[in-house]
Amino acid sequence: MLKRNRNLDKNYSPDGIEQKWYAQWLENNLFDAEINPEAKAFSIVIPPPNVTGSLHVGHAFDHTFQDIMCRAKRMQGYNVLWLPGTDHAGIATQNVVEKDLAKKGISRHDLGREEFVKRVWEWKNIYGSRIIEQMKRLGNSCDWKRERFTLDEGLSKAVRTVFVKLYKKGLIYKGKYIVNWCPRCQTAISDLEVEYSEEDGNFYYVKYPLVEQCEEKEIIVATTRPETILGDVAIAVHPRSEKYKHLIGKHVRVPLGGREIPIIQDVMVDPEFGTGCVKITPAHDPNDFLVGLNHNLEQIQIINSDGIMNENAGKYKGMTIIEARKKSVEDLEAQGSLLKVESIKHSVGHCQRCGTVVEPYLSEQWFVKTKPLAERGVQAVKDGRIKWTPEQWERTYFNWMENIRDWCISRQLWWGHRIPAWTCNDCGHVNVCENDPTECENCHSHNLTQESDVLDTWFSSALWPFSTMGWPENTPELKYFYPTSLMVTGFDIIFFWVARMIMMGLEFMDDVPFRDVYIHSLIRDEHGKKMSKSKGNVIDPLIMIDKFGADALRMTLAALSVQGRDILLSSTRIETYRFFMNKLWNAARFALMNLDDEAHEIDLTQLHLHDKFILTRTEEVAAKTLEGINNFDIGTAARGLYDFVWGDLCDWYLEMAKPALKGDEGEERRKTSAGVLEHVFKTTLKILHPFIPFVTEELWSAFGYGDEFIMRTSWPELKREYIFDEVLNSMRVLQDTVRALRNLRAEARIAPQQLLNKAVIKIADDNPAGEILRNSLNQIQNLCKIREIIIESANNNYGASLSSVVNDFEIKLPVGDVLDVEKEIARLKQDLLTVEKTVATSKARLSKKDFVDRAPAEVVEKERARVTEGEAQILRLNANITGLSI
RNA sequence: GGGCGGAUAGCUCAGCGGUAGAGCACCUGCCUUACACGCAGGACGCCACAGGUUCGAACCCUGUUUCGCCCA
Repeated sequence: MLKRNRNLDKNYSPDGIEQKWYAQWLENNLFDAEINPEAKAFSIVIPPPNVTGSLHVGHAFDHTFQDIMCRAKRMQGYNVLWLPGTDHAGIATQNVVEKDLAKKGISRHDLGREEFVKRVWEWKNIYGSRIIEQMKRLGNSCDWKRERFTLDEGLSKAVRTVFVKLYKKGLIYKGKYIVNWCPRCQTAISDLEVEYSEEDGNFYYVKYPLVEQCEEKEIIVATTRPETILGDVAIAVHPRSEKYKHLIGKHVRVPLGGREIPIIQDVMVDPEFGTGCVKITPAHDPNDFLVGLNHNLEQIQIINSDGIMNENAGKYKGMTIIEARKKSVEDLEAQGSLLKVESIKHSVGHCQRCGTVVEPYLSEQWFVKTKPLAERGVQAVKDGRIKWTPEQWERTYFNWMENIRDWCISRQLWWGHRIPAWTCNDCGHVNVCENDPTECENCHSHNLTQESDVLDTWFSSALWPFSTMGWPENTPELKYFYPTSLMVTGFDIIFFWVARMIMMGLEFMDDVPFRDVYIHSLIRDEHGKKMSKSKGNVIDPLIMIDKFGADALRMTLAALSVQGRDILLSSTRIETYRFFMNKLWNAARFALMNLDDEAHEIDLTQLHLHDKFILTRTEEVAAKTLEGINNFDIGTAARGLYDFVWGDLCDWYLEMAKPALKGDEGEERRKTSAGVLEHVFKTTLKILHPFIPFVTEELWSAFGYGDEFIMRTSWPELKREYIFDEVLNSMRVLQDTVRALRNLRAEARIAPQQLLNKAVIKIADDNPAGEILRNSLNQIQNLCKIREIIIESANNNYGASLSSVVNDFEIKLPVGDVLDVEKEIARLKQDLLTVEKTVATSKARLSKKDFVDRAPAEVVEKERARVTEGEAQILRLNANITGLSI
């Protein structure tokens, strides 16, 4: 006996239901990963969201995908670990807290490092859990007991271990290099954290007078940054430049300040660009920096870390870069050194976090030597140890990895993993060690100072797949769940994160961090614009969940997901899937009203066409859903489920099952129909569950299966005995007939609920379609609201009728006086035209020898059938037209 | 400059060698005993352009136009 809930609300409302089930899943520890070497493991580590952030729709998509995978794998018997957590996000978090303090007029320097870090932790403790709560609203089946944070103790230990090992191996080094500097954040940032945009700027053509006697008096240099002239140490020309090669070795005078600098040769100069020569300012330009190193040039720093000109800038000291630029242009012009100014578009780098123009800045920083690590990373993908989906991203990955540059990992921040390096104030030795040292390993002095910089956040997230599982300890988790099965993330962090995890995983675990990488696209607004707070086009997933329910949001995101294309989301689209939840709900409500408390067996001998149809389709869609999930194609899977439920199940099967369920076809049929209905729902709810976990759990319990959670059930096995050959074709005959009849009704403007007396299907006695239709008379009558359907080959007259040809038979709807003869003739003529056209096309095709000879036999046969059928239809249509015209 | 992806119904997108599909919007009827968050019917497409391959191309190839990303 099953306890059915037959009192479902008329409309589905997710309120309360979602919270209820989530609480129960947690209470029953259903998300907990079990380490059981007997069973197969499936693991995903979540891309840790920023601890200051709140859930945006991009997360919702990323998480929905992972949750679908995890739930489906659990149902397939895997021990699943979905490991959640958050990322400390150095710059972003520090910025947020600093902004908050600024409201009270406090700077972090007022507080001092220790106090400031304490405040950030407080902030983290308040807001860090917010996003976790939001993830729960989405339905994420994460193992919350294993939640990690990049700055927690274990992960910090992993960071130190990795740093020390890489340092000892010579893969981490410290040096004075030019880096990308954000004058606002007051820290170095990596190449990846700079975003370039094309902006209007000026090309200033400046005269540099030659010191030596030459043919020409001066050399013209074009620059976008005249203020850096003060830091010029050379002019470089291409060694083979016809225009300049005679000047190599000569000197010019810097137009501001008047220093003498040499003219040097370097192949890096593009003789076609600008005036064909460039000024070299090693302290303020990354290319010039390299040229400077090659030529052993002085590095004159004229701009400070805060973007203010320093004492080397002479009278410009104290000005901002913009002020200095303006003033230097004025001065150049005044002294006649400025030849001309040209407007150009050039790309300007901005800080990813705050948008400030990034300055190339010469400073002491720590770097990871990435080449050796990247080589293994490339190999792992080439070997197939890691598979990318969609595959095209492999190329992007290779391209970056093969041209990788060293990674600047030091950040001049307070929030993060402090670099484990202590400089001895006595002997200058740098001690790099896992535990805080008490004395210098070189001179045993106790006078040590720890490096003040912290590490790039991505340094710790690169370790995420193994640091979260307890590394450097050799834990059972690592043994069982590493390498993880799948990484799901957006293409925007392939370089930042995915590539770096691969490098670190291979280096420290000697194995890849994940076997599959699924790269999904970005979610944009309905007009294809990137969502941003400033544009005001952000779709807040929590508001959507409140409005439509988490299931609707999840189903929308799943169904819209297509590989390799951005997803355009709008709230009306979510509404569509909200309606779907209601449809499913009501279909279930209907089923429950028609099911007994006991489950009935399906008697295979009692099945009608529509029963076989829905059983077959159920098997098909279950297989298709599984295939979609296994191929990471949740879009096809979700759309297939939608069409199945709404179309096959609700529009056709439920309507056709009504007579039997009411008992009109006898008790045996009623029981078998109930059995079919129950089986179909049981299977459908299961295969829908990974996508829409809440409503399926609720309905599962309403059907009375609540002894076991649906999320604990196993994925339906393929039932071959429920797959019937030819049933879809037979069903199509029936559907075509029903549609044609309904169409005639509509043509005659007969109200939908009005019961018609009879319809006639004129069909040859040997036509197998006749048998199909005869067997479903009840259903056709019911679907078309017609009291009697006559199926015959005879040419009986039933009075004025609407008519229509379907495939190779004909239907007639006697309507008597209602018939508008003129209109009906016009309609039939229209049909005639259409048929004649297709017949003509097919005939033309068949008249070509090449087609008949070379196309597959079945295609040719199909074409012939089309002609035969079409011609028969033409005859009938003509006959009917003539009949009406009399 | 190099690479990638897109261009299909008014809108957003599926389809990716055998007679063009969905949702939304639109039009016509309907509160038919699961659902008006619904039902039934309808209209709407030289599948960006030009060549080529093929018996056959929205689909494969080449080029063009155009939009969007990434890298330098």
